[in-house]
Amino acid sequence: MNKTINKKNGNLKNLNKEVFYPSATYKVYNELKKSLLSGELIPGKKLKIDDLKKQYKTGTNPIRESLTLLIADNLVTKIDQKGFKVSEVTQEKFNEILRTRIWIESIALEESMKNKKNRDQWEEELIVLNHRLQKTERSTIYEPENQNSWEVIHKKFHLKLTSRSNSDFINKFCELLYDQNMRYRYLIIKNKKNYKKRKVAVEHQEILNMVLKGNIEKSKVLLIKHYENTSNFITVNN
Amino acid sequence: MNKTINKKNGNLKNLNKEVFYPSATYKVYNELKKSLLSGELIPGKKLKIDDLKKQYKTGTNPIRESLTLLIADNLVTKIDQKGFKVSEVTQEKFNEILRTRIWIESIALEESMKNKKNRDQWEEELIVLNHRLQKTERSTIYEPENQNSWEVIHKKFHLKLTSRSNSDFINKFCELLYDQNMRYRYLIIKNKKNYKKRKVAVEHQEILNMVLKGNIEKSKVLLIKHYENTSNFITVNN
DNA sequence: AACTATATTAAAATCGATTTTAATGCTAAA
DNA sequence: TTTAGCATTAAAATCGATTTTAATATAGTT
Repeated sequence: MNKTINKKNGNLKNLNKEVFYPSATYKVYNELKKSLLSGELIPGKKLKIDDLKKQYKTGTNPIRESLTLLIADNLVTKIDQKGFKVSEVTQEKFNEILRTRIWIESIALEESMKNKKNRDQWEEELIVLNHRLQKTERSTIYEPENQNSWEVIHKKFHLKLTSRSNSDFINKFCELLYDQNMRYRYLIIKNKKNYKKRKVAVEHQEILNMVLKGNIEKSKVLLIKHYENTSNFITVNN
Repeated sequence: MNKTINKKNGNLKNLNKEVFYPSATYKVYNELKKSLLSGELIPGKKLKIDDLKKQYKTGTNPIRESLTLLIADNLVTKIDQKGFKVSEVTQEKFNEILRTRIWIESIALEESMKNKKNRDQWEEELIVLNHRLQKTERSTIYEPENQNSWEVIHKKFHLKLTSRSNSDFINKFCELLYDQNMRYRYLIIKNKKNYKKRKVAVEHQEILNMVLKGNIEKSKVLLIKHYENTSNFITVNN
């Protein structure tokens, strides 16, 4: 009679329309993405549909759809008729990510600074994010659901810096590259080898100061140096 | 007994391993992509799974997977639990695409020209593509399967120009933006209004000449002008 | 032993039915 | 006449079984 009991979310949605219950696909996507970015899933690992179905207690479709979404994030690779696997990592790919970030974010930062609209608000938001970042302890575990974690604030700070180019394409690209870079960081942390946690707080402060001064060229130089320093600390062993 | 007869591709794959038969997903993806880029599918149109299943004579999964792939191409938009639709177009989006192309391709062209490796081969390939382009009639229909069509050669020429930055991320991004730009072109052609086919052959020749001379700054200026001219000819009416 | 062809197994891909959710239409009360 | 609540319909999302393909193992031949 009352089928409601069997419904996935206990039909709560109808009781309270404010609350949003995501699809199975969306949930699996987010969980898999977390595992991929945190380095929990080893590069090259085969992602078998049946295994994932059991693991996430769901059907073929949500699994395949999630994996398909993750291809666009460059976290999963697919070969037609041979299935999915965790994207490989190499030292050369890491260098490519860094180089590309430098090119793209240089433009994005410059355009953000040239953009007059709501400039004051932008500056204030940057100051607040930098402040939060300074007083937050850096963790070695990845917890994207915690909005107060260093990683989440750090990402927000960086994306905010480059957010005002008036190009959603650029914004998305910056996020993709941030995540790519982050994945390598966590993979290195996991491997323990060669990784010293850098003191980046000073660098963030210096970039912010120059942005507030409105000095485009120096801001770009400092941002680029910030990324170039990274490459000295991360080395992929393949 | 012999189930072979019922198999999708008549089991030809086993008779001749050289030939590759793509999955249903891959086929639907390509057909849908063509319809989207050619402007055949109207922006905003709801993409109902059941309709597409009938149209492409296939099941739920290949359809949903294709649509998911097209999200990454920015050709399809999805709202969780409300399904898929053809991505909307606006004048502002078109301007954004152009601006972004100018930023990205300026870097990509500069890096391509700075790159010493196999430079001669690159120049020769550009010359050949430009030659083919000059002697090919420009068509108003989109036929990506025809390797000798103006559109296919034109795309190859442009992507070749920017291909040597040593960043696959940049290369993919250039292709995405090219396709986005092209979609708007075909949508305007379809609407007939406001569209005059530009004479671009001279501009391509001029860009190529400057690239062959090795003048980075002037090459960039000419490429940028090439795109800025486009914006005078295309106006989206929404 | 190496190599080819065939059989077996494992996994990807697909299908169509079922379930869940959102959109629409209808009815009754204010 | 509007509006809230319920019923109906339509569509999205999911599931699990089936089919197809690729990978692996086995047997037979040179």
